[in-house]
Amino acid sequence: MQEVRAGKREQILDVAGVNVIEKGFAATSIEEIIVEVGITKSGFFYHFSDKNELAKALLQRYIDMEEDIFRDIETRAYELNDDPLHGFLISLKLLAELAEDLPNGHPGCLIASYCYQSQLFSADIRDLNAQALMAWRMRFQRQLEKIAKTYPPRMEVDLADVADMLSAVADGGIILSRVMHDKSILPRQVMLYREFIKALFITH
Amino acid sequence: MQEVRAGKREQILDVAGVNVIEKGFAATSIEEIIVEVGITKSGFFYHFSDKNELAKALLQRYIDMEEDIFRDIETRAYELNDDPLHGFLISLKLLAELAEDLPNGHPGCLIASYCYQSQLFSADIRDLNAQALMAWRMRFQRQLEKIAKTYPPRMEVDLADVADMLSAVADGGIILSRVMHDKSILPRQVMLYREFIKALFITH
DNA sequence: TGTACATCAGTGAACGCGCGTTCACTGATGTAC
DNA sequence: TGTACATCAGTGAACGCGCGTTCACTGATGTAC
Repeated sequence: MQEVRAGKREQILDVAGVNVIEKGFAATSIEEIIVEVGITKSGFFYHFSDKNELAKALLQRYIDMEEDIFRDIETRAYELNDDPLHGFLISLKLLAELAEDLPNGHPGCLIASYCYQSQLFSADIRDLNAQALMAWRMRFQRQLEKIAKTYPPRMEVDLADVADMLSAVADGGIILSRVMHDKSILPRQVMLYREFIKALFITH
Repeated sequence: MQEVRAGKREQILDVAGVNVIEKGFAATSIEEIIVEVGITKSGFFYHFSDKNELAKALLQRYIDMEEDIFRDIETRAYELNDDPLHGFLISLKLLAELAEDLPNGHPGCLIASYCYQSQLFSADIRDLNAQALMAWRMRFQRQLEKIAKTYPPRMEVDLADVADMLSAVADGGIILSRVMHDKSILPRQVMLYREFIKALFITH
């Protein structure tokens, strides 16, 4: 029963990813990863020079995956409606649906996980983490500013803050979902943020 | 230079608290705690039967402290204005100011930290965590329902979700502040949530 | 087409260190009579 | 007031286990000529 589907390196990242989200990085031992992957310890060190390299590769892959998801959602949303506001509202609906469809709720955000273990990691990993959040802010802020040109905001707010709020509500929503064992919380929080966006830009 | 200010048990919790928020529970060794406190390892085990007991005591103390803070803020706010809406808005302002005044930003939320290391802890600790979040939901929801009696909501939202959103924005805001090294993010997020509450209940 | 060498993807055994935990013991203070 | 005992808040030494890391080695596949 050989695993042919993916290279061992990718399998290591898969197994490590699940375990890091569940127990944290320090408590995820190389030993248990290699047992699950079906490889020896030396095999692990062939792929990663040390444990810190695993942490970095794990985070980089996570950031790339999230980037793909957001780009995909954005593309699909603006295909459905090219008005900046309604495109963004569709994005949020798609995001909420995505969060809902995940079998047992969103597994977790690696950035949040690393945040509470940051002193374990080298400076370049912490930088990577900060850059990822900055990229999300830019992505959302760009869309919000396009909206604001057509729909003047009905409250005095900083659009960078409004952009950050989506990251905050998502990260916070994941935590609430996980801790309270209720996978519906995350999508509901995203939809509530959507209500806020509507209230911010739409006259009624 | 004897530390007389607090009992050794309390000192252990202080030191452990800081380290757990920075590095996570698994990576916080008993060894480094006792060195900082100035005690032997056996001294540690006099106060806590094992490391899991430390985790539990740490979380219980954190929950009690947060409870004190919220009760204090609520009391002060409704003394200033006994209207439910304006009392709540003052609460949020006080909360934002509190977050702002912390020297290097809010150190972190232990509930969020434990969330991403939950498989390390016994079931009773995970329950404690879930109960704490449920208590916050109840606290905020109670206030929101009182507001809704006088100020009918201007959007169709579930007030439990609106209550949860404060926890989510706070936990998410702490993460953003920590990762991006910008302590102003958390208070700004709280103030943005406050704008949402105004938009939800006030006619303009 | 055959041979020589290089690279890839690992194996197997050993290492030293630090971790959480245990256990017998101790000096200072508190309490009963 | 003196004595006996109990409790409190630890000490000191030892334990075994599992961790991350190293190093010499290997069989299979790829490439040059």
